Amino acid sequence: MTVRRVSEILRQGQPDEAVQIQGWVRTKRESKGFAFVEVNDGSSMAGLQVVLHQELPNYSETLRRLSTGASVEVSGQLVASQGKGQRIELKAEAVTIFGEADSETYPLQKKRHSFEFLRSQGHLRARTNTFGAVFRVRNACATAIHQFFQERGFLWVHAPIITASDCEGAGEMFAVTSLDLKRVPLTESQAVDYSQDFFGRPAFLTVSGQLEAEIMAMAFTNVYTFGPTFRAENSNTSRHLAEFWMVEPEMAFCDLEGDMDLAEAFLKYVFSYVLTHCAEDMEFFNARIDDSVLSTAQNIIDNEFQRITYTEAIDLLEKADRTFEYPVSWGLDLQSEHERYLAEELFKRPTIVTHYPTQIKAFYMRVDDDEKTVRAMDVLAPKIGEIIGGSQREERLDVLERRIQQQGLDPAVYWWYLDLRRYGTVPHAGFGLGFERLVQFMTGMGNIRDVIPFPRSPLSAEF
RNA sequence: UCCUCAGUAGCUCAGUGGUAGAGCGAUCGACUGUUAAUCGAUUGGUCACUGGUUCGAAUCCAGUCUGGGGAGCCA
Repeated sequence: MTVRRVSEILRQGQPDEAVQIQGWVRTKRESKGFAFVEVNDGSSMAGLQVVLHQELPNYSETLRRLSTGASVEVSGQLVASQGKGQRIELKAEAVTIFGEADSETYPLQKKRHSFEFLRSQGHLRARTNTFGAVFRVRNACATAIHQFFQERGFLWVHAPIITASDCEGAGEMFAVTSLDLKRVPLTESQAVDYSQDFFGRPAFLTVSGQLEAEIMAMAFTNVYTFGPTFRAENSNTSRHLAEFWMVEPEMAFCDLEGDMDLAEAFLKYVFSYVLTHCAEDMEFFNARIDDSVLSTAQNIIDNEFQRITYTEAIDLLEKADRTFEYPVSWGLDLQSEHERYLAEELFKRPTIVTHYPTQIKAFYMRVDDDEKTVRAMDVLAPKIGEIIGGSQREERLDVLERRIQQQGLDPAVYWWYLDLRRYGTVPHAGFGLGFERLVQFMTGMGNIRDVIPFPRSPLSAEF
């Protein structure tokens, strides 16, 4: 007999069908002469209710071993459920226990656990309702992202994980080395002699695949990266990870408007996909985690994003009928409280802020004609803050060289990046999206460590 | 890195100087349809660590470690 997935049986199973399932016991409820065991195989939020009657061979022995967490294979016949709460259930005829889970020591109990505790049980937390839903939604988000770009003819680019250039200076990088840290070779001037290291030069884990994506966009027109990135910042917040996944589309022959249009269409697509493919999980988040999750998702799908310039944002913040902890003034970057005020309180929907002051943005952003601002855009999401950051890129060689020098960077390091402007340059634009922040936004989960299977953060790399 | 709160039973917490507590879980028992099952009983402790104050410290003080929330940095 073929083993069937629980989700499929719950959807399509009919009474009198003989079926076999495999999974893990979530709960067991015993009565005199029979017992109910809920078996979950991760395919859906709901498990299949298995009914064991005392006529079953080794009934009491089997029942004793079937505690929460045990792995099991059950075959039997589907029957219409007499009880409320499920359409069908499985009347067990044969039960095989692969592995018991000692109920005295199994960490997951038949009760709610705090997310803090479950983080310490990273090897088991995927077996809980919440994390099951999170990782199914995460998977659906990833699928939707690929589908969105593939439908539009974007090429998926595999950006390197190891890089030799600190390209955009986006924070601290993790060093990659094969040198013996106990006996690091030194040059005559007592600096580390990287010529003896694996790559013959300093190497790091990537902080962004954007510059590599630009290379590929200059050949394939529309591309995107989707992969892990790393930041060695000592950030201890609910929105930062040392290892996280990033999505970075890059489009040749595209300006800031086209970039914004893509970002908006992208978010609408992903939210719509997840609502239809993970309806049960999304209902769960709405009921148990954040009761605004469904309405927020619908809001994003149905309404146009608010678009304002940085200058307009400053004006609105100065007029705001409330006081901010940090000053609001043209030329200063927006603080978290400012971003949240705009997206959460004022507009109550995703808000795109554009044309930031030149001096607070990266060197590769296209300088506007008045030189005061650049063609940058941030998509601010309620509760999460900046979820997307993007820009039209500077395609003019002379301007780019000047900007690199102004920011105290060495143009020689960027020789290949400058070559792209030297040979066949085109206006182009792209953005970066923090994948975990998208999943956070989607699910309402408060801490980013709870939307990635194995979170990496300062002092934390267990599992 | 800064601010702030916390660390007591397997989990969630109460306990503000004088014999260590509750709920849940787990275990055992009862129950012929449960679904956070219900009812009864039982079980459960290096009070984060180190040092100090005191006749006496979970409680007061100092330091350290770990975690939560917020901020900065950013995605």
